[in-house]
Amino acid sequence: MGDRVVTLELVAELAGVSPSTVSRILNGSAAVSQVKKEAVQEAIRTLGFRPNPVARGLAGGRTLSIGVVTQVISSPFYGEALLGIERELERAGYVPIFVSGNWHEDDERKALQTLLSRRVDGMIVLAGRIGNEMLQDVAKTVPMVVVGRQLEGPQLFSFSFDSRLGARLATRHLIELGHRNIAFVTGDLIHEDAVDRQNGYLDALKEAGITPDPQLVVQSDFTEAGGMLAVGRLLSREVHFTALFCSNDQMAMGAALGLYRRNLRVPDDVSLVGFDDLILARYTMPPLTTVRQSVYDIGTEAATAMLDMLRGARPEARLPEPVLVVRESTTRIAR
Amino acid sequence: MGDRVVTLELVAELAGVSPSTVSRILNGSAAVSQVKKEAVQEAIRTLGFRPNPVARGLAGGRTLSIGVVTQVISSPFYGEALLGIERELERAGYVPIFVSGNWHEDDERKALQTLLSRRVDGMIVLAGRIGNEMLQDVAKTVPMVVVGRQLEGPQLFSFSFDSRLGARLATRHLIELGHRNIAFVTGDLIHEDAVDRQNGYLDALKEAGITPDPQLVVQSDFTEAGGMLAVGRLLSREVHFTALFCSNDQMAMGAALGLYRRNLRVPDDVSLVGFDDLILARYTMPPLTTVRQSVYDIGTEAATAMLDMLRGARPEARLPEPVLVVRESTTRIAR
DNA sequence: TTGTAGGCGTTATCAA
DNA sequence: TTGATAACGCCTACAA
Repeated sequence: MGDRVVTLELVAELAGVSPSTVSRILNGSAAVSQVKKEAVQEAIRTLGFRPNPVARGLAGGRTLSIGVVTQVISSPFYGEALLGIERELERAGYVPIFVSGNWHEDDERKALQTLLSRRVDGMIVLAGRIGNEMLQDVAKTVPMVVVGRQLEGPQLFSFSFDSRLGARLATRHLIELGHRNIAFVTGDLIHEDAVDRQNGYLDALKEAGITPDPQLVVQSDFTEAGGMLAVGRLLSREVHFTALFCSNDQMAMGAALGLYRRNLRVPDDVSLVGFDDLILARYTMPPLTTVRQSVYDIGTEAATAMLDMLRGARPEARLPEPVLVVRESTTRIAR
Repeated sequence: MGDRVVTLELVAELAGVSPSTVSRILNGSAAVSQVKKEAVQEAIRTLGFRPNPVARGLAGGRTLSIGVVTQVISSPFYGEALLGIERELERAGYVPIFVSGNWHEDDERKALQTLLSRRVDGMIVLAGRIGNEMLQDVAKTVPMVVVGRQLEGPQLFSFSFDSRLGARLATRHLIELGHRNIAFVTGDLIHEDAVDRQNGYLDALKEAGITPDPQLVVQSDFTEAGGMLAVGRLLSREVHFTALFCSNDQMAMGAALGLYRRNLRVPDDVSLVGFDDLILARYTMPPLTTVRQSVYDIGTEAATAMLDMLRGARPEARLPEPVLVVRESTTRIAR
C-alpha cells in the first residue's frame, strides 16, 4: 500500500505541465489538449496518484461525502437502506457518513451539525423527529434529500413510500380471509409513516364497511419489545380479535412472542401481518405475511436523488409500489 | 443554524488575540494566559464558532475521523458493533466512517484505500478476508485495531472474543441435557472466529468423551439462508441427531425454519443453540438459547482501544467473558 | 506567553 | 488551451 504522499504537484512535474492542468483533467473542468491529457494520465498511473479529498474539500468546497442522518444504525430496517445508499453513492465516488439520530431531536440536531461542520456536499435524512423548519434551514446550506416526509423547498427533495396503500393492502388481505375483528399496532405516531399506516388500516376497514373499534388499536414504538407489550395491553382489554396487523415486522416479531406466551397460535388463533418485509420476515415462525417495501431500494433512490441534485438535475423518485407478500402467518378465519 | 463561515481568524479578531493563540487554546497545545483564554472562549461562544475539520485535516494531518471496515453494514451482527463504535468515538469528538467489505477481499482492499485516501486518523477493521500482511502494511500509515483475529505489529492492536470458550459452553450445555448426537453448523472457516467456534464444539465433545462425527458437521456461511440449507444437507445425510448447534444466531434462525419445514419441533425433536445473542434471539419462536457475546461491547472496546492508541497509550481490551443464555430452544433429551 | 509567516494539497481566478 | 497566483481554514515552527 506504499502510500507515500504523491501530490498533484508531483504528477504535474513528471508530466511536464502545470498543476492547474492536472487539476482540470482530474475534474474535467476545462478542455485540455489530448497530448497533455495522456501524459498526465500516464504520470498518474506510474505514480499511483490519488487526489487528497481533504485538500479538495478545503480548496474546492467539495468533500465528495454525503451526510446521512439515520435513526438507529443497528436497526435491521435502516441497515438495509444504508447499504443501498452506500452502494449507489460509491458508483459516483461519494462516501456516505452515517450519524445516528436515535429518534431524539437533540441527537438529530447534533448529527446535522456534525455533518455540516464536516462540510458534506449533501445531506440525506431518514425520517426522524426533528422539525421541518430546521431541515429546510439546513437545506439552504447543502442540498438535502428527506425520506419519509413531505417537504418542499429549494435544494430540498423528499419522498415517501406509499405506506398508506401498503397498510390498506395488508388489512384488506385479512378482511378477504374473513376477519372482521382486526387489531392494529401503530408505530410511534410522530412518524408520518406511522400515521399513514394507521390511515391505510382505517381505509380498508371503511372500504369493507367495518366500523373501526378504538379498543383494537394499540400505540407502540416500532421495536420488538414494543410489539410484545402491545399484545399484552390488547389482551388485557378483553376485546375479541382474530387478526393482528403490526405496523412493522419488528413489532410483529415481538407480538408473535407475546401471543405465544398466552398460548395463542399463529395463524390458527390469530392471523398476524407485519410491514417492511425485512429479511427476517422469511425466517420467523411461521414465516410472516407482510408488506414489502424495499428498504434497500429506498436507499438507492435517496442516493440517486442526491446525485441528481448535485449535478444540477431535478431528482425524480420512482419507488416500486408496495406489494403484499403472503406467507404463513395468516389464514382464513376459523368458523 | 445560521452557519455563516465563522473562522478561527474572526474569533481571534474579536478576542483581540492572534489566530495561533486561538488554535493553541482549541488544541491545548501550549500554555495560554487565563485572561486570553477566557476572552477567546467568550468569542467562540458568541460567534458560535466550530473549527472546520477539513481545514484541520489539511493543516494538522488529523481529520478526527476513524475509518471502519465492516463487512455488511446491514447485518444485525455488525450493526450493533457499529453502534458501539459510534457512541464511543463520539465522546472523544471523532466520527466513524463506515465502509463495507462485503466479505470480499477486493472490496475490503478498496475500502481500506478509500479510507486511507480520506486521511482517517485510525482504522478499525472488523474481521474480514483480507490478508494479514496487507493489514500490517496499512498499520504503518495509521494506527489500527483489528477485531476477530490475532495480529501483532507496531501501531496495531487486535483482539478477539473468546469464541472457543463460548462454543464449548454451548456444547456442554447440550451434553448436560443428555444429548450425545449434536450436529454443528460452522460459519465460513475463513474466519478465525468460525474455526474457534468449531474447536470449542470439539473441545466439549472430547471433554465428555464423545467421539466427534464428521457427518454431523456442516459448513455454512453465517446467514439465515445458509442455516436453512445446512439443515437440509444434514437431514439428507440421514445421520441421527437430537441437538443442533449453529455458530451464530442468524444461522440458527434459518435452521429453525428448516427444521419446521421437515416437521421437526424445537426443542422437542431437536434442541437448538445459537451464538451471539442478537436482540432477535429473544424473539424467535421459541426464544433461542445462545451464547452472549456483547457485540455492542466489542464495538466500544474497539473504539476505546483506538482512542488509547491515538493518545499514545497502550490499549488494553477487557471483554466480558462469554455467557450462556438459556432460553427455550433447548431441552433435556426425550427418552 | 504570544505573534508572524509559511505550508498542508487542491481548486479557482486571471492573464496570457 | 495553459500557467501563475491566490485562496480554502487551520496548525506549527520560529522568532520575539
